[in-house]
Order: sequence, then C-alpha cells, then structure tokens
Amino acid sequence: MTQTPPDNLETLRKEIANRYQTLSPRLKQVASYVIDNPNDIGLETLSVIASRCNVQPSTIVRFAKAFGYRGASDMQRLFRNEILSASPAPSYSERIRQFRKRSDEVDWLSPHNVLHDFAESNIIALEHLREVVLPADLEKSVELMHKAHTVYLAGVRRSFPVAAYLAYSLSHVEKRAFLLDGVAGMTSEQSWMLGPEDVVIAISFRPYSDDTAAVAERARANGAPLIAISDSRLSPIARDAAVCFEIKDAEVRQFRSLTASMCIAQTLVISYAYKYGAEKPKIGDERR
Amino acid sequence: MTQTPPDNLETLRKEIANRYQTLSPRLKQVASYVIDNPNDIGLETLSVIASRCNVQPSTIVRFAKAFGYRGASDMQRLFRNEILSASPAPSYSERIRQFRKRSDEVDWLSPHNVLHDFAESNIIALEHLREVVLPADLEKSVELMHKAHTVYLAGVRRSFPVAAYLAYSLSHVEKRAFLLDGVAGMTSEQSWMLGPEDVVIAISFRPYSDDTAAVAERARANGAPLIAISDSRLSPIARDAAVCFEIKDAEVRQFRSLTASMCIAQTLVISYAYKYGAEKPKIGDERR
DNA sequence: CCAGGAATGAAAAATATGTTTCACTGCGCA
DNA sequence: TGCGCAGTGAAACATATTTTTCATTCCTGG
Repeated sequence: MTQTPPDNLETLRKEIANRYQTLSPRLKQVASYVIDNPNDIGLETLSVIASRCNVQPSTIVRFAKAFGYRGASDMQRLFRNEILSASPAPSYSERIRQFRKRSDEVDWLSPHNVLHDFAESNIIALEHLREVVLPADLEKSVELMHKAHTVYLAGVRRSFPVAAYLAYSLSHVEKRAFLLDGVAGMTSEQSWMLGPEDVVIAISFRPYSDDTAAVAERARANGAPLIAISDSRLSPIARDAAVCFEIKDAEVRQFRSLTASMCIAQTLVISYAYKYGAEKPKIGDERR
Repeated sequence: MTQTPPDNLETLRKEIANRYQTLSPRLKQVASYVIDNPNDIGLETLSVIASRCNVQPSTIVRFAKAFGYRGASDMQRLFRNEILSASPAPSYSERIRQFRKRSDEVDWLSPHNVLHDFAESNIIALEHLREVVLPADLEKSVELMHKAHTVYLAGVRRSFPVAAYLAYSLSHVEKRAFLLDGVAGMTSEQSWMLGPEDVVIAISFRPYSDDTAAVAERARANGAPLIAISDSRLSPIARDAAVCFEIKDAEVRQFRSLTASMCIAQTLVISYAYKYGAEKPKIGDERR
C-alpha cells in the first residue's frame, strides 16, 4: 500500500501504469477502467462503476486503498476536482469558438498538424476506396484464396508491410500463407514452386519493384492465379492478374500512405475468414 | 409544478429563465446558482450545494420538484449526463458501439459489406486518433529520433508491418534504422547493443508479445529511451516509455486493424523528415 | 389586528451509498 | 496430502445523502 496517495490525476495515472503488472486480476480490471473512463469514476456511484468493470463494489474500495487512499470516495474526489478544473463551465458556443481559434493558430509545420493532415487524407482515401472497389472483385478473390492450396505474398519496400500483414493474418485464420520475403535474396528461389493450385497476391506501387514483377511473371508462367494490389491496371504486376485492385492511397507531401492498401488486405482476410475460415481467430483475446 | 421535466440542460435553462420572476426568494437563489454553476449541481452533494446557496437541502428538492422532477437526484442526473457527453465528445468506445449496432443488423456480411464496415470503422479510428494524440508527444518523439544515433524497431506478429514500415521509411529519410526482426530467433541477441544514444520504438498490442516486452525491458536496462505504440498505458511496453502513444485501432469481428497505428508511424516519419530529414529523396528512388 | 396560507428551516425518516467483515476458492509450497 | 495465504464475492454494517414531515415565520387581505 502506497504511503502517499497521488493528489492529482497525472501522478495517479503514472502510479497505476507503474504498478499495473503487480496488481491482481480484478484490480487490473479496475485499473484499466479507471484509466480509460476517468469521467465515470468521478460521476457515477461505486456500484455502477463496479458493474461496468464486472467487479464487486468492494474491489473498487480495495483498489483505492491499494493506491493509498482511505477509501473509494477519497479517490473519487480527485476525479471530481479534475472535472471541475478541466471545464471551467464555459458555455457551449464559447468552447466551440475556442476550439476554432486553436486550430487556426497551429503553425503548419507542427507534427500535430501533419497528423491532422494525414488522418484527413487517409479518411478521404478510405471513402474513395469503398466506392470504387467492385464487389465482384472481392468475391472472386475470396474464391481464389479458398480454392488455393497456398497463398503466396509478394511485396517489397513500401509494400512489404501489406504483404507481411496478409501472411500473418491469413495464417491466423488457418489459411496456408507464405511470404516471399527475399531474405538472403532468395525471392526467385522461393517462387519456382508456384503452381496452378496456388494463388499469388502481389502488391506493388510505382516505381514498381523488379522483384515483385518477376514473381508475378513467374506466377503467370507457372499458371498460378494472381491477385494484384497496385496503383494502376497498367502496372507490370496487373497485366496478367486474375483480379486487380486499383488503389489510390493518400499522399501527403510526397509520402504515400498505406491505409487504403491495408484496408483492402484486411477486407480480403476477413471476408475469407467469414466465409471459409476458422471461427476463432485468436486465443486469449481480452475483451473490454 | 411542471408536467414535463426538461430532459436536457438547454431546455431546463430556458424554463428557469422563463419562470424566474414567479419563483419564491429562496428558489430564486437556487435558480441563479443552478444557472451559474451547472458543474457543481452534477458533482456535489445536496448539502454542499445547499450551503453554497445559503439554503436548506430541502429547498433544493423543492426547486427540483417545482420543475417537474421527482426529486433533486433526478435533476442532478441531467447535469451528470451533460458533463459526460460534453467533455470528450462521444467517446471512441461509444461511437464504435453505435456503429456495431448498425452493422450487426446485417447478419450476412458480403465481402463488399466487410469493406464498407472496415472503411467506416477505420475512419472512426482515425478521427479519434487525431483528437487524442498529444502534440507534445509527437514533438518529443521527433526530438528523440533526431538525437538518436540509431532507431531500433521492435514489433512482431500483428505489429510487425508497422515496425517494418518504420524501418523502411526511416532509412529512406536517411535516419539509421534497424528492425529487430528476430529472424533466426535472434531478437535478444540483437538487442544487447541498445544504448543511451539510441532510441527504441516498440509496437505491441494485446495480447502482448513477450519478445517485444523483453526488448522494451532491455531498452530500459540499457538506458535507451523508448517510444511505445500500444493500446494502453498499462501495457508492458508502456511502463518505462519516454513517450507512449495509446492507439485504439478499429476492430471488426475480432479482427483489429492497423490503420491508426500506421497513421501514427507515418506521422512520426514525416514529421521527422520535415524537421530534420534529408531534403531530397535519392535520385531514382521510390517515393517515400 | 388577526386569520389563513404560502414559504421556510430544522430535524426525523427513508433511502442510497460506501465500507468492512467473513467465508470460500484456488493455488503454491512444504 | 494438507497447510497457509492471497484474492475474491456476498452480505452485513456504517455512513452519507436525500426526502419528507412538521412546526414556525412571514406576508396578505379582510
């Protein structure tokens, strides 16, 4: 038990984070809830907080005592004060006005602004994506994956994360998937084995990688169906593809995002899993 | 006594204003206090509100009843709800819950529906992201990366794509970056070299990987600053982090997305590049 | 000046809330 | 196997808070 109960929210947060590992399971539940829903702690009664954490009221008291307070009320007082000091009760219009002002003052170079721009343009890219992708392409891809003995993933450089994600998540829904990752420069050695019973998902964007194009070419030569994720139907990998997803990803200051590509990848995996995959993708998954 | 108790703060305000003249002196006192200190009404107990108005607790009850509520508690609930809904906008979990409800109504998810849902929840996640990330955290991270001799990336399984992306794009803006990728199971062998002059970016989500946690622990032991990208401040890697980005990524049918994490990763790289990075991409190189 | 009734304060009663206790479970360890 | 102990849930208990009651005050109209 702590000797010095934290007297402001920030230090309490840190203290909880530090000691989280050492807490008992129930106290961990409470800890997460306290961190995630500070308002509730201040506003609701013990029993409703308790039921929201799936815990007994007494556990909340134990939690508070574990952090040095004399009781749960003691701790709640802290959160109430925080609410009181955080919102000096200005009117709504006042708050809106202040928010506007703040975002106008931001200098355009700050990281925060980069984040804002990035989030914004990713959002636009996602909205675009769901409009232009043809349902038939998705269904066809799912069928190809289903019929395939093995799914091979090809993608390097900027596209590598997408390929890696696909390899990881497909194998987690119990679809045999291999990443042609070119470790030790073995991409071509890895791809001789492609056959008509497999499927290749190749991901590549301008300027197209020779490696990935070679895999696509090998797939064509060996009769393996190809699903292409690319920025143009004219790209080297799209040429002989059974399905081609033409993805326009967001671009901020010359940096292209991967959001839309990742979104398509995830959609493929989930659609596959939903239709054919193992029902339980993960074990030990904690729910809130 | 009013038949219809106002069910939101705005109408209650109007109602009070309308009837103010007709109220008894004590009720007028209460009325002014209620108008001026809405937070107190929600947060404090009747007796402290009463004493702040120089009034008896019973008067507060009378006031509430005069406006149609069944008791003072009834009226207080209104103010609490107002505080809950006003402070952090609709919370992320709330928005997700609402979205879930909508998409649950479609019982069979075609691939196209999956895409739609995925795009939608990624958008929500991105909107949430840009609201909760602290500019100071971004700036601090950029400074840490700048001062570091080398940036080490740790992330496995689902987080691997993010780490891979960071390694790739950082080295393309001429920042020395290595992926602790555990090829040949060498993660721990790779991480002994971390030192105070470096920085580690560790990415891990529930259920947390022991490998990544070990790297974080090693970073701490060796005095290397740590930037954590995780889903909770309570995660093993967040404990000793100099900066922790708490990312709530989208989740559709148990599958968690990477959109928000990727967005943060990209923001870090671009912000770094903008402030310190090489001005021009290398000739003939893929756009970053 | 004196009813009569609304408004008020004080305190009792009712209720809700927070805290403590205790018995039980599951687990590590001799 | 049995002991001891930390962790937990349920319920008893104590406290705080709200609501009601009732006696008193204050004002108004006859």
